Amino acid sequence: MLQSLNPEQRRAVEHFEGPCLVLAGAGSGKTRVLTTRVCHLVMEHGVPPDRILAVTFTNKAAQEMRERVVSMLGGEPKGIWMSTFHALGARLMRRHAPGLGWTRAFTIRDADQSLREIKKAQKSVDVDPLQCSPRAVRDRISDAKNHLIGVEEFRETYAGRDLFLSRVAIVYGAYQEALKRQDAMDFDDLLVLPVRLFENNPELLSRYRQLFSFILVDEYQDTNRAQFRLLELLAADHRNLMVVGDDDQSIYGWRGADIRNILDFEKSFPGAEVVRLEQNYRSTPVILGAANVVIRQNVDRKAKTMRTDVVGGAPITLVEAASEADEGRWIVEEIERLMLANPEYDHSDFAVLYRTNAQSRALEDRFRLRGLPYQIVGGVRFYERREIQDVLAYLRLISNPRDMDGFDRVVNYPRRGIGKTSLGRLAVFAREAGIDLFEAAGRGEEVPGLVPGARRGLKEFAGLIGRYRERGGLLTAGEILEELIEELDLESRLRSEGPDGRERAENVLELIAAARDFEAEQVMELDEGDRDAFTDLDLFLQHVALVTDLDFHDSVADAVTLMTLHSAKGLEFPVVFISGLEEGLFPLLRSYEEPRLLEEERRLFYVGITRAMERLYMTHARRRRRAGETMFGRLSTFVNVLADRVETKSTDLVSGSWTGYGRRGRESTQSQPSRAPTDYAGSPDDGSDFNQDRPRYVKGERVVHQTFGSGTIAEISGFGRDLKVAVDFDTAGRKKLLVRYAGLERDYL
DNA sequence: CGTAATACCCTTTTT
DNA sequence: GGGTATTACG
Repeated sequence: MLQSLNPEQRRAVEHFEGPCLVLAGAGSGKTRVLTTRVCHLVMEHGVPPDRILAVTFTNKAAQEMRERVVSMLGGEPKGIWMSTFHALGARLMRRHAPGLGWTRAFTIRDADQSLREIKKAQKSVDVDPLQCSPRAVRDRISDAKNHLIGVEEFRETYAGRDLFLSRVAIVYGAYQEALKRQDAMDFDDLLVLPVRLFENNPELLSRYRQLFSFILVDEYQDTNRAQFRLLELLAADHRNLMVVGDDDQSIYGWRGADIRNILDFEKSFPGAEVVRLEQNYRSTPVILGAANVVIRQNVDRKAKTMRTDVVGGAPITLVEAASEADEGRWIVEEIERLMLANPEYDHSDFAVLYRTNAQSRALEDRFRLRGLPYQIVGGVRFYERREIQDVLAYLRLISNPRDMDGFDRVVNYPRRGIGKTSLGRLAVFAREAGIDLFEAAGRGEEVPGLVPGARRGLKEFAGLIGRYRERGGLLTAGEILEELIEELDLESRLRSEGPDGRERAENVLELIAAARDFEAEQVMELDEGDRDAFTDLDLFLQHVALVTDLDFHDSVADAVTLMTLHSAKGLEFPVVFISGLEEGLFPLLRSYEEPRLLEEERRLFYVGITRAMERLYMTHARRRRRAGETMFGRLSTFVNVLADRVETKSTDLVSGSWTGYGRRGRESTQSQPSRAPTDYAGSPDDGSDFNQDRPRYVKGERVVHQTFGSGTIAEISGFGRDLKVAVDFDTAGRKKLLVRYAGLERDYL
């Protein structure tokens, strides 16, 4: 088992008790270390598998770990807890939710559903969605939860101090009550509630401390406050906690991940053994050298330098394209060229990475045009599609009668003649009778003022859901879905909606197939009594809520992978293209506001570079359409430090063939930044276009307004045409302005 | 109540 | 530019 490990890896694997921090650089074989250690604990130390808890961030990582452990042990380690943080939280709550005011069959809400709930909550407490964007409110609440700040604490902290945040506090309270009332939890609750559970229940906590005698955590650099606290609680006694991570790959700060968790691990767990894995088994020295040079620019990190024994390697190519279409075309043709020249390459050996999902469209067009097989990971997720959400809303409502989000979504889908007015009347009736909407719908004939059509529609709807609910425990999720879609005649309804509808119908069929394939054991090992607590449907819905598009990525499919840099973490490809390397796009405009953000962007770049095993390409487009506008960007400053390590090419077309091959990097890359946007052929200079590379306004900057006078920029939101700033004016207070109209000028005083 | 026109958001990344 | 949410009419 230990044979093929290097001395450091071996030290990590052989670590037995006490805290241990494994600083595992990119491509250093950390998954191998984790899985081997699990096996080592079981085989060499005789630790029962069910006393081991291994946590990851993605289902895919958990699955991969499980598979590797199974193959190493030659069988399924019975009872081992191996899952994502969220699935762990869900599993704990499936056992203990009643202690906190939910039932064991609670519903899990995704971010979209949360947003709708926030909107309703804002309406109920009269917070204007135009003044407080529901999205911003949701993100703020999510942030609070990830920092374990409850409603009370939030309110006390911000009441009377900050107008926006004190309003958020009000919404937060209403939102949380609404969730509880509906027996629903959002993603963050899956982390927060287990912490609350253990904090309030020392006896239960000590039982779990014994159960989880050994805890292993993957991607530790991405843990947030709540996750840290959960680990701290569970590991406090025995301290048998091994965390594996790489501070240089911390790219989820925006989601509350706290890089300090890994940087300060030795302080949190004194006496921790520290193992550094600096041997890279993935990339050529050319690629690794570039990665090292890039990440060295960051200040806030644990210094380390990755080494490799691999020799040689193709040079890194930097490509300048005229537009995003040009960029896509060049990438597609280069892939074809490489595949011709290197028969050992398969489509699955290539990945095209980008900063934002929106960039995938232009690339996709080019791939389709040339008939090059590809798979896009991320973007509009399967389970977020409208038709899928509609059908799932039915299932949620059948599973959980209190799920009002599902109710609202499908009460009039398909059309039952129930509009806003009827729903309003129903709500009034329900409130006065002290019953919920669903029950009120069943008593439609008693609701005053309803038109006969609506009355009939409501009865019909209530009857339909009621019938399935009665049989809920007897049917599988797949059976319910099939019958339901048949009964509602959904498939042909969708098909009659035209070409889009046909695709929707196909998606619905795919959902049925997924439900039929589903086995409850995928979600969790069912304990005694669970059979009565949950239906197959309940667990299918949990599965659907926690699965992501990333989990569908097929690394062996005969197709090029297109994905965001974030999604690419943890993967590797022989050939990698990092596209869209323009100032303002990567690094993203907003990150100029704070060095911390810029460093995170650079880590993201580092993650991208280190995905590549053999060949690495970086591309940028001089002109790119973003949100309906043409933006002009110059080469990303991230590439500057690589100037003498890359070969520069240009895609400029001269009589049908590419030119510019082999131009040496230095002078051409460095001359880029000085070029003015208007140099580019065909760029209209009417002021309607934006240079995306430089923030025109920066947080904290002083500006002057015609009527409001001088002030300081407090916030920046939107971009391009919709760029908005919030300015704290010295005399006029805070104003939110559309930059386009505001006529702000810099205040030089 | 349903459809069509319109307004408005968005583009950072995800469990 | 594209998609959704809101409003305007039939």
